Amino acid sequence: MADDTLRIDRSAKTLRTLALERMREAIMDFHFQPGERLVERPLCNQLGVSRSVVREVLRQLETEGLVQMIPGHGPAVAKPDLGRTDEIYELRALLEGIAAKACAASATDDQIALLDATLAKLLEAWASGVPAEVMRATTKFYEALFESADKRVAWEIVSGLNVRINQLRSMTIASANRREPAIAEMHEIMDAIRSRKPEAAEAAARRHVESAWNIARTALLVSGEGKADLLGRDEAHSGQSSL
Amino acid sequence: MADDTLRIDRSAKTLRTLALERMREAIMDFHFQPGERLVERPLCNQLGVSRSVVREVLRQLETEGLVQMIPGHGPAVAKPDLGRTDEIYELRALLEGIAAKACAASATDDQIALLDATLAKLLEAWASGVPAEVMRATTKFYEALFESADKRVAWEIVSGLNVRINQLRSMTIASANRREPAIAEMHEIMDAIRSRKPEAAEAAARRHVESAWNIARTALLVSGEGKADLLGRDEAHSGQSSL
DNA sequence: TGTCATCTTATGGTATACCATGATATGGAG
DNA sequence: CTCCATATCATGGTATACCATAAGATGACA
Repeated sequence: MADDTLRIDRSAKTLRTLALERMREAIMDFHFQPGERLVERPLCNQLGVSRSVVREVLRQLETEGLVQMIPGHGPAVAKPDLGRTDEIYELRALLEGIAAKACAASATDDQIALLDATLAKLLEAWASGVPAEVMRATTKFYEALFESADKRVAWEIVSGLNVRINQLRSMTIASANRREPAIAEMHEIMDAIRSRKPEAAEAAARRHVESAWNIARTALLVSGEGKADLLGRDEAHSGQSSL
Repeated sequence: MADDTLRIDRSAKTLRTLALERMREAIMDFHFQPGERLVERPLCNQLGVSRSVVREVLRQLETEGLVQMIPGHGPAVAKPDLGRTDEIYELRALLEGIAAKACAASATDDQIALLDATLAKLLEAWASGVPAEVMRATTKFYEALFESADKRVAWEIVSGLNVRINQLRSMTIASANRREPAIAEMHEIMDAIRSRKPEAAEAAARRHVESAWNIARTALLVSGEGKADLLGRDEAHSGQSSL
């Protein structure tokens, strides 16, 4: 009976889902600049879908925090939450801390092996030097960490926080001399988990977030003094930004 | 036919916003049962708005976690996250703890006065004995607490968690003998904040969540053994559920 | 020439109509 | 009574049409 060979792909993604993923990715990869207007009708053309679909997608991205509705002007790519970065990093430290702790306390050997594998991929990504790859691999690693810790809700929250500081994260990853310390910090976390030391794992995870936080802070200072960019420019925006 | 009980008057904000708020409230107040199907076109009639509006509202409620899309069946009121309640209460304890701590450490006298006022309202609500009132007043109190602690993001997260255990919360509030302990716990939190003892405030806040958690756990056990309700029944659902 | 009123246009918001598909219910044939 | 064909319904997806408003362009008058 169980012959799946000709079973139809039941998970047929709806057009809206595809459009949603595409848009989310486009925003997170900065194909749209923060602050850039997202005019509905042009978006229909760019995505090749109808306005209804675009509008529903925009509503979802809005509640996800990736898109802001400017009253009287419609949707725009959300600008980063500069006033809340401290709190966001604090929460990340807290949550990633408890995940690492729980993981060290209760992960199975299989789960630890999986974590090792994703960590290896993360190292490869660092070696490649492509920031977007590093970010993706980092996300994968943490996803596995939270999964092993059985903290799915916490993972959803952390993911939500990360979209709000997406720019900061990519800046910290691209920052000079971040590579060696980051790798060392990740190894500390894994070592503590492997040797089943919950407290040490929690501390290591918090340290990792805190060091990223420090980088982000100095990055903010620099861009704050210098060109005062980051807040999204109002000048000529990239317009059609082909998807 | 025309069930005008939740028809909205289009005057101030956008129609979609009004419909969203109305629906959110209706779900949280159990005018729709968990698991109940939310068929689009009937909803249009009940709300008195077009399908576009309903669909966009449903998308938003979906990403907020109040509505689940059942593949091939469309939207339904989300059932509570019974498998995740432990994690949710754990996170609430963590977050309300840090808010209370920060509040005790840095709240101004004005803010403390405001907290006292909301606490007084909460006591009134308990005196009234109306669970929905108690819930509302509790929410107000915590909102003020997080605001005074300058933890807006954390508050958003806690609010999000609360919608996922909305039923549990109303059960714990309605539970017998909850009133006196709850009031005592809240006073402990406020006393610690007033006397500027961050650690004590954090501990008190955590204790409060944990005792609610215990009530919720026993409530779950009872309903689990007993009628096995709570998960939302598939039998005759209330249909038009006059709002 | 400068200011103000008006017109136009772009945009968002809302309402419907339509189609294809998949799920469910119904009712008749065997 | 069972099983299958059909009808019905709900949904996802699309396309339009209409209206209100805000921004920008135009033009008249002081």
